[in-house]
Amino acid sequence: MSLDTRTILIETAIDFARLRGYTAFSYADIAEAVGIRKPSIHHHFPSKEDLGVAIVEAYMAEFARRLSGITVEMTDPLLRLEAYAGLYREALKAGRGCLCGVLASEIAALPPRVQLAVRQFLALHLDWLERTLAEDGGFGRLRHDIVPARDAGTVLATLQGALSMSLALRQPRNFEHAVGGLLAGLAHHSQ
Amino acid sequence: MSLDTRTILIETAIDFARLRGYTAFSYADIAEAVGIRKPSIHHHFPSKEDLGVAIVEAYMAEFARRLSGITVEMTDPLLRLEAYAGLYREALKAGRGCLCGVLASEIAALPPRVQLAVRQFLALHLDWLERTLAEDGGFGRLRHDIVPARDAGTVLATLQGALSMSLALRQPRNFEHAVGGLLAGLAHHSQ
DNA sequence: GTCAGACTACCAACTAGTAGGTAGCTTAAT
DNA sequence: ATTAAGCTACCTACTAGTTGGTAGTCTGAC
Repeated sequence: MSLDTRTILIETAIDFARLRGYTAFSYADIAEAVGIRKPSIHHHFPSKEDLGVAIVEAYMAEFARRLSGITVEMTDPLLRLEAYAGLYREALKAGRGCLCGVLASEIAALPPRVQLAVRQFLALHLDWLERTLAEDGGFGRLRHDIVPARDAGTVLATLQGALSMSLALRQPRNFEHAVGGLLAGLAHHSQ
Repeated sequence: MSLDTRTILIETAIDFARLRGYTAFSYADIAEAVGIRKPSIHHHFPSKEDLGVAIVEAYMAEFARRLSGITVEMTDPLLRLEAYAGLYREALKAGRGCLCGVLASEIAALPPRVQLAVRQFLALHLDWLERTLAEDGGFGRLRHDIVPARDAGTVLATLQGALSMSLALRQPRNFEHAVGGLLAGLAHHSQ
């Protein structure tokens, strides 16, 4: 059963990290929230760096699962992008940032292996977005002058930024504005 | 002359905060970097919250000065936006984040007065952007269907996100991609 | 009887912050 | 001109609390 404890620890740590960042959460925080003693966490994650890597990998795996789900469930690239934006909207409603967005902001303060995991996570986003932007087979839903490798970066940047800004300003409307503008800019007949 | 020390402390703290965030820098870090003893910092800034507020306000004042400069020096709204993006590019080249972007990511972990200062900083950005997007008097350089209040959020989100992502991924090219896409989307005849 | 998973009881290092003191400069009163 | 009070700016030495992390023990399931 203690695989459960491990999972609960990861989920709790993810929640703290999305709210406060890596540096600002402690083993003591998690111990209290989970209802376990602090040293018991070290049994599952010897060092905080281990925990950090574990939460990024777990969050990334879940994210990859959902991205695949989007790809399978819909074929219209614009709908896919809207679904992608929906993942961020979900975070916004929960009052949490995107884990990799939050950690990216403090990348220089992260232990090396956590840094690496964050970069892989971001690369996963860019990869999926690039493929999604490139696959407009027959739909003609996206602007014709789209450059997938270029515009994937714009989509990621806008959504990460919009989530972060909206959370900080406590103005969900801001997020919708940014997303609306972004998708309108990518769609055909946007003008 | 010890106003100098105060200034040096603020500049050093800003640098640390832009690199690591608020939680991850300490009085000890600054003391060592400046060449002063830790308690002496408390002489200038009794609490870390005081220091936090001071660095945000100082950074915000400098930013406001530069935004005014842009408004005075050029009238073409597209050039103004390019100059605005240039401020972020400058940060990217220095390997530093935007102070308010970094702090926004850990907003929940910040002391109340620092939170407030960060929100004011972000509001300053949005305000300037909104006015810039609204003033297309006679130029016709921007798309006609621009909604300043909406698109200001998109510009802020994209640039903050692009800076953060590019720094984390160590790929300056990513920033240029995002900025290029953003400006192309705002300009008239973008299609 | 082994071993995973939890515990109690620690630890060194670091956190922001305090107490109390000193050197040097400025100001004002005599 | 001298003196004294008060200021700024820094110092050493310390505190209480927190950080991540360790050692060794108990317990219950296989």
